[in-house]
Amino acid sequence: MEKKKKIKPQRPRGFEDLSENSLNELIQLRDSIQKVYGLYGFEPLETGIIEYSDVIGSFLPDQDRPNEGVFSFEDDDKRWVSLRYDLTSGLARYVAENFDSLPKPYRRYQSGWVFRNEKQGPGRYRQFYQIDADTIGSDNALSDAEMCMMFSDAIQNTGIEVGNFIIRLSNRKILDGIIDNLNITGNSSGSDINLSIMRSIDKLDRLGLSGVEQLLGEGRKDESGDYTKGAGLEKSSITKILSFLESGIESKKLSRDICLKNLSNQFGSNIIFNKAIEELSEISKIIDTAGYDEKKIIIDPSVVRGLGYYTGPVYEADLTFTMETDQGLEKFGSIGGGGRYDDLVARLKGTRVPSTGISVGVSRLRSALEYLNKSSINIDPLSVVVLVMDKDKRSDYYKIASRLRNEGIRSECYVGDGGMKAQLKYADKRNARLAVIVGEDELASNTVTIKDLFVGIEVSDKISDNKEWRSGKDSQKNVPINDLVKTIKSILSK
RNA sequence: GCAGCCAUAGCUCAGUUGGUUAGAGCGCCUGGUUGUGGACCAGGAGGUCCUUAGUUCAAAUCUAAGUGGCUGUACCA
Repeated sequence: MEKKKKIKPQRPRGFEDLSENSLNELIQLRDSIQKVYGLYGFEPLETGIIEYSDVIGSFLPDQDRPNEGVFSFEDDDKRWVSLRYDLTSGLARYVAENFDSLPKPYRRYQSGWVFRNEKQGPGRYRQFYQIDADTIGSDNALSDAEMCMMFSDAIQNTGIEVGNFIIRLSNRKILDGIIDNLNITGNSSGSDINLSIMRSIDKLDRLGLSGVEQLLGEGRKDESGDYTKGAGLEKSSITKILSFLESGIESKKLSRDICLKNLSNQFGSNIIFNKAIEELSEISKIIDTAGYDEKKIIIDPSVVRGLGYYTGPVYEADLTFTMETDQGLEKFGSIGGGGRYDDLVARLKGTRVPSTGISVGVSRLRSALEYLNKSSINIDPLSVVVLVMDKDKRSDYYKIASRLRNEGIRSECYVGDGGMKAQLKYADKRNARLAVIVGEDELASNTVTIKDLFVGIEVSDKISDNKEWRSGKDSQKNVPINDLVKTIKSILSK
């Protein structure tokens, strides 16, 4: 035979195949979160996975093409379209387009795949699943407070217990105020400096205080010897920011009230800063009244979060327990977050539409639940495979399976062409509990044989002698055909 | 993007200072059993040693470039 060159079956890097178990886990996790959002009165929404690049803001006007981090192509009308990089961009488009007919505030939840053309890593893919909830068109603290509390409820509903997670609440204006107070003068424009300060601070978790100190100053060399240029701040400014971060670390043990008072005493001379404290106090008051204490929601001023469009309160949800890995104990870290974005819809609508929302990344949450052994799947495993013993009687075997299905038992009739051995092997691989065998013997005596494949697995460990193995014919029962359903039900209920 | 490490069977890996026909375990297939998966026994299939170029009498082994992977770091609207 001619040797043909095979095409190597290879999935694009950064993309993931989900098979039975992980897909069921994903669906269940999504449902448990969305159930909470629905309970709060949020309504579901689906938007397409492709949007016009300029509409969702991935188009670079000065370069005549979309941002490189976004998967994009030119449509046949020469207009650029992109795979969505988050769910918020489509929401903003939807709201701006249907503004007049929507209830205000408009509260919706949405889940789906989003795409980013970036480097992949372990647990970090170029296609990943997000679950969002947003409130569009509300300016007041209740909508922010609601996000935090709903977030907490949703995480709890996935099976993660209080104490194993924490919602950290802060406000972008805190840092804006502090940086404003530093009176930074330098070569770069103010917003550039702000950005690199924020980015440095965002890395506190990973690099620690000393790492942040280096990034705020000259720069930092990493393990591989690569060098990151710093923000180039003066020493006095760095000291102030570091002392602020230290107070943030301490604040994790404090009540929200005391934390806000401390912050106010330490830095409270700036208008922007005071506005931040005011907003947080109001949110905290609502959360207090609703009965969510510091075991669920704390104030942590070091939360910076999504450096882009956030304008006010920001939230981040962390898993607080550690996991044993090859590198020792490691934290699970952030599983989602969000915040207030008052300017996003305005870009498309013209008028200001204040909004706030949260987003949960599912893959980390999934591995966390797996680690906690909470990922039990509520979907029934396959129960029965009806073997095809006589190929001319396929329709009769199919009828048996269909009878069992009518009783609510997950059952299938073998649809392949293999012999009995192959069929049992198939049933085994499918993790089926039972095989139903109706061959010549059974037909003659008007019976069925029901084989419990799980019992066979248990028994197999103890047998090493071939004769015993064959003589055993273990784990199967021969019952009258009329008792088929009854017998199967009683085995499955054990 | 930048930097470091790595690439041998489906998977995990071994492979001597460069030297015949490249190995192991697991998995897969077949038989032992015309009607029995999973234990056990026997046998079998499966490889462009990532790709290309170079050094050499000789390359899985040495060199260079490319590709892919891992780790760190940057970017992530």
